[in-house]
Amino acid sequence: MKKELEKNYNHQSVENQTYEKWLSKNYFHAEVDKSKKPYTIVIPPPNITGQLHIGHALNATMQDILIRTKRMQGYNAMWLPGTDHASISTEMKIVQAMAEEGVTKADIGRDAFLERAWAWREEYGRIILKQFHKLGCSCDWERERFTMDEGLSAAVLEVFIRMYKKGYIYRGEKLVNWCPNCKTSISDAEVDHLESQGGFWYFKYPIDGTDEFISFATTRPETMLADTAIAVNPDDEKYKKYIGKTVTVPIINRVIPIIADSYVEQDFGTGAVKITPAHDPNDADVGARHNLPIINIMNDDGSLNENAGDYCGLDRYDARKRIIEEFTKLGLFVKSETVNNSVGTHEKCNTVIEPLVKLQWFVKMSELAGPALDVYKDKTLNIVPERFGKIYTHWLENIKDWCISRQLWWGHRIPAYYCADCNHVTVAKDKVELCEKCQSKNIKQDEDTLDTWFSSALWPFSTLGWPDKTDELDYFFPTNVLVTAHDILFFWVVRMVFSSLEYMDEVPFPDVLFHGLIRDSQGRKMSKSLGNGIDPLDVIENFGADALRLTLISGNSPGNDLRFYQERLDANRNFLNKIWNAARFMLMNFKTEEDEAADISKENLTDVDKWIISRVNTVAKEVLNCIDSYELGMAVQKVYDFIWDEYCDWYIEMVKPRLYNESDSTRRAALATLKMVFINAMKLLHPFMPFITEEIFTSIQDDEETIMLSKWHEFDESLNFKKEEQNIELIKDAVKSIRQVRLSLNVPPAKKVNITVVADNDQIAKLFEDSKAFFASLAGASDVLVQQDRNGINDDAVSTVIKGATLYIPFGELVDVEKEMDRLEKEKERLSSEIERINKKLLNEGFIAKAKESVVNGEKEKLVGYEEMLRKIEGEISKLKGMK
RNA sequence: GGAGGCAUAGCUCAGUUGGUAGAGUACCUGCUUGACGUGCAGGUGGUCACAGGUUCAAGUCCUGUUGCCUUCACCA
Repeated sequence: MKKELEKNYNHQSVENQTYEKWLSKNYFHAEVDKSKKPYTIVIPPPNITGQLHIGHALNATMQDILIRTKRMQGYNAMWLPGTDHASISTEMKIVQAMAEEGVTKADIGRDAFLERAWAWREEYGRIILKQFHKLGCSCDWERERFTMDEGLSAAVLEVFIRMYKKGYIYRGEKLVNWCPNCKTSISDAEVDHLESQGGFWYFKYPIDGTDEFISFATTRPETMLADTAIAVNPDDEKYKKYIGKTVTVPIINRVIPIIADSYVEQDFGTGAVKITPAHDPNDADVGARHNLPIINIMNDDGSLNENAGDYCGLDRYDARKRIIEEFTKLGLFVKSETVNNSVGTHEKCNTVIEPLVKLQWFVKMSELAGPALDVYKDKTLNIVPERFGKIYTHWLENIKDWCISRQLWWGHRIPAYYCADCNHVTVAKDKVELCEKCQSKNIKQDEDTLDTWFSSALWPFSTLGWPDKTDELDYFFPTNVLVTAHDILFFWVVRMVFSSLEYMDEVPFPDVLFHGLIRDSQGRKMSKSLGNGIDPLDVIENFGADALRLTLISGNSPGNDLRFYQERLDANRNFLNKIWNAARFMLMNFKTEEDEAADISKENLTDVDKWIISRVNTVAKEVLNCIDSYELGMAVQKVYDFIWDEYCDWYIEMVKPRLYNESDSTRRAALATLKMVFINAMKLLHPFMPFITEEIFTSIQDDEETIMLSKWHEFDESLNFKKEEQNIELIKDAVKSIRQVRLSLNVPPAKKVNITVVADNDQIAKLFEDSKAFFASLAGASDVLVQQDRNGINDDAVSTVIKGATLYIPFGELVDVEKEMDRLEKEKERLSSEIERINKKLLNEGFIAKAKESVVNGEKEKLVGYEEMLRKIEGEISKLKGMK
């Protein structure tokens, strides 16, 4: 034993010092070592946009639990950390910061902007990684990566070029989601559809060559300027006669056809639809079917362009107002309604998205999606909890091509070069000076960068050196599990899977573990606007990382959201206090060198010792099973209950009389057991609460310098003492039942009583004989007499019946006979109803015939026990009656 | 409209091959018992949302209903 522990556990100093020690000893680092089995996790790289939130803390804690467990089990565990450049989010932050200085991107130019971005990355990248230190994460910091590292950028180029050559990446004019605020295209997955109330305006166009009108409704009147058709359903009787005729769009006097397309629903709106192929995805499809012209009326900032005639230069919403006014003047406005509709909104800046046709780069998804679906179907990819698998398959089955070009500067620049002379596009890794077709030097690189998820899709292998064939890649890939929040299933998880299948020919991880969101005490999402966010660093400061980790993990099952509130932190902090004091208690009792040399293999163990040894052995197995099936909440619950309930409240109390008696021949057996079990309990707890367990472990163990590299307790059949477990459970029942009796008779705790145990047989008599000392102290007895008959017991003794014995307390005249009768009658009633229930079951032929044998036998055994107890209670009652 | 989740003790939640419901917290009663009052002992409290079904047996499986939530798609 190295040192005494302070009276109170000081998490601040312990946590900081311990983490420094782990770092300086390089415990987290894993080298390629073919003699050991690897266990690899790559971290979901947090964005460098700011600080970590409590959700990151949950995510990291789960990974750390897995990594630490496997490391202790002897795997070569490697957790690769890193950060993501988060192109659009980071660029927005920098632009904001610049705006405060009154500078814009255009003012300073691309190179200067990138310089600022790298400086930002340096600053915030550091802060974020430091926060992982605070949490206790055992990441291999030597392997830290960043999505715009040289190596990872090379991987991005490699993939782009390979995909381009294969025809999986193409450039095309397609309708994209355009953010007029960020002035970039964004992918479908980045669009939030927010419900809101909006106008629904009805207008009419005059039908050429008639004096009739055709009316329609729209939520975006300004797009009328880009209309190139009116569509009706081919089966719609009221419009059939108009199909083939034309109408003239007022204001711009464009003549457009009335076409028939089954896309139009007859009973929605007026049954006629304006078709605007340049600004609506459905209309674009209709337009393609009917070869309609595409007229783009919008500028990048959401204002209207020269195609909008008189409205050129107006913002989209101003134009909308003016157009409604104009139509009203012309008598072509019909009516307006208010409707609920969902509006496509950019999730990063909440600006309303404008769909518009742009020349962009896309990844063709049809060929990539198939293999990603197959690996889920054939269970090569296992998703936990299973229900997210449905979301995964549904998305892949309905996937559209992925728009990957972004009109941003911060990110991987698209390696495409355009020839001004022959228009040829050269795609190449290295900077291109000559057009590969016409050798012209009049060539320019694409200004755009790639979607940030393009690089993170490669993360599990690009971080290990791909496209080079490194030893690391060969050894650590594929990783073992991906742990992430379920909101990035589409953005990231799916894309990693198909990228890895394409380039590594295997899944990047066999398991995906999704966790839920952390909510506040009222179940609300944490958000900046509500101000209900919780800063993990504050919690660590006040309660310690261990208490935070425990709070994040306990009482939660995979994939479910979790409420986070003060009371839970308090409860878990109390647990820290509990184990700290258990450790102190233990250390206090080791007094001599001989004490410290005590070892369970050399000592003469009692039933109590074997009981707790057997229990920790079993719990170790159960905990591992839970962890391996990702039931982390259940795993930690088992350790918590074992330590608090079985080890502290029972074992320590049982063993005290032996510890305090220097001449007790089994004192050292108790010490050895106390230590062995506690050390193993600390090991089981270590993945969840790394700091306090390290501090305690190193205080107890002289020959090991850290718990994190100590050997995990694997289940050992030779420590499985089932008989002793049963024995001690029986004694515990006896103690509990005496305590109940004492309390019901208002016997003060300090008052010691004599207890006589009447055992059913020799075995039980011996058990009580052997357990006398601690049974007496737990039951508050001054003396315990064990016998197998009723000799010397007065009829007025208070009795309590357990399975296998009757316990008597000779209170004499102190006891109120009536009250005692009531107590026994109640007990009798309870037993009778139990017996009745079991009898009913056993008389049921179906039960006997169909239930498992073990279940039937269990019930039979219970019945015998209960009947025996009932007989005894009836005997006690009749004696009391005789006294009356 | 499609898909999914949740509904269990006052509150927050566990409960993985179906076999008589658990924890934390709150509340009540005792207790400074030589680790811990951030503690110990004992206790109150649940027809497991509702209605059916399968089964010898259902909180657990199936169907439907209601309420809350999430997500995808659409919304001229």
